[in-house]
Amino acid sequence: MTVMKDKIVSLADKLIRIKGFNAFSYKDIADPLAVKNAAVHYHFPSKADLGIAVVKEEMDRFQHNVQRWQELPEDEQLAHLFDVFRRHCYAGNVCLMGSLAPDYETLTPPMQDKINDMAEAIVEWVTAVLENGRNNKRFHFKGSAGDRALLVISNLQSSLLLARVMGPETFDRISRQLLEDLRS
Amino acid sequence: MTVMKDKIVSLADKLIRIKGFNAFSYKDIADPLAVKNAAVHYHFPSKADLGIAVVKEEMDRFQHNVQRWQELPEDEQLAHLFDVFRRHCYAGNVCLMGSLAPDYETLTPPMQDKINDMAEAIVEWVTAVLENGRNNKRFHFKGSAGDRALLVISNLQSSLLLARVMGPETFDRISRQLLEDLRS
DNA sequence: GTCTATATTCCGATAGAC
DNA sequence: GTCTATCGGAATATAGAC
Repeated sequence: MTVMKDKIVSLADKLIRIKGFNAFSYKDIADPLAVKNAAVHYHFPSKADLGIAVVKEEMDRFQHNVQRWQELPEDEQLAHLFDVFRRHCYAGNVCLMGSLAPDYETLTPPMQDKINDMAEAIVEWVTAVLENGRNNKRFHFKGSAGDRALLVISNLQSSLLLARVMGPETFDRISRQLLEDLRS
Repeated sequence: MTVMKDKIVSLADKLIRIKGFNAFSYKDIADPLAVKNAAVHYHFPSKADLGIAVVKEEMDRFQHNVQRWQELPEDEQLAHLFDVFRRHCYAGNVCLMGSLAPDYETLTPPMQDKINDMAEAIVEWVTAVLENGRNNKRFHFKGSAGDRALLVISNLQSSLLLARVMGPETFDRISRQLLEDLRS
């Protein structure tokens, strides 16, 4: 991945989180990077190509993070994930899934597939962390780890959306209560 | 509200939930109603006017519903709200907040204000229902009713987003576990 | 209230020179 | 790899006839 390609993907990531996939344009990428839109098209011929690259980079980041965390106790692993979301919140971002899911029906099938992969990866990881954490008495919750993982993920996702409308303290209130629920 | 105005608002509501506010056009409204886009502009000069009308109608529907439910036990009131979301889920819709929150930064200030009002109304109602329901021993939960309301709302919202990507059974898994948590 | 017609702007995308 | 230039299309919005 060249430097310019990486800059484009990073900026596109930011734009998707701030304005949404259908609301940003090649011009929004080209202008800040001081190039013409044709240069962006050279690296990513279609907008869907760019969208897929953004999701792919997010998944790489995620896999890299969970690998770094894998020796920690499960509650600390989950706390690290919350912290990633908290930083997004205070940067004014929503999460990639929270931005792309509403636009899902307008996206190309290859991009939809990548989003499916991302959802599956996150659910799988949170499920395993909750399952192992319960076995280690670090988490306490009722029901299956899979269902609980869906609840946790949906709260993380929506807390960023609500925070955009109601202010960032909304995120803190939700995440604090959520972690407390799992602790006892 | 004339018949045509009402048809336009209903269709716009559906389009916002399916494609998102920035992805639908006046043509998407005009064609199915067999009129020209100028006719739509006559009723709603700008797209923001139309967006505000959609949010206003949703708030009216909500206020009308909660009024119908107000004599019921609190757990049944909340179950009715879940049912509204469940029907949206199986119609392929996301909720209005879930669609508009990611686009928030691209919207006009008057439309942002209306979305703020909608968020406040829902949070206020769910908070009161949870508070009263706990007093009546129909709900059991830790923490403040306000924080718990945020968790409930965020789960309802995100479960529709996740359902779009992962299938409608995702909604059922989340809502079932959520109601069970509140019951015991 | 709805129409035709059009103004204006912007978008994604491509061709071809450098 | 980036540029200039442009194509084709679609979007929001308005003017004026009916």
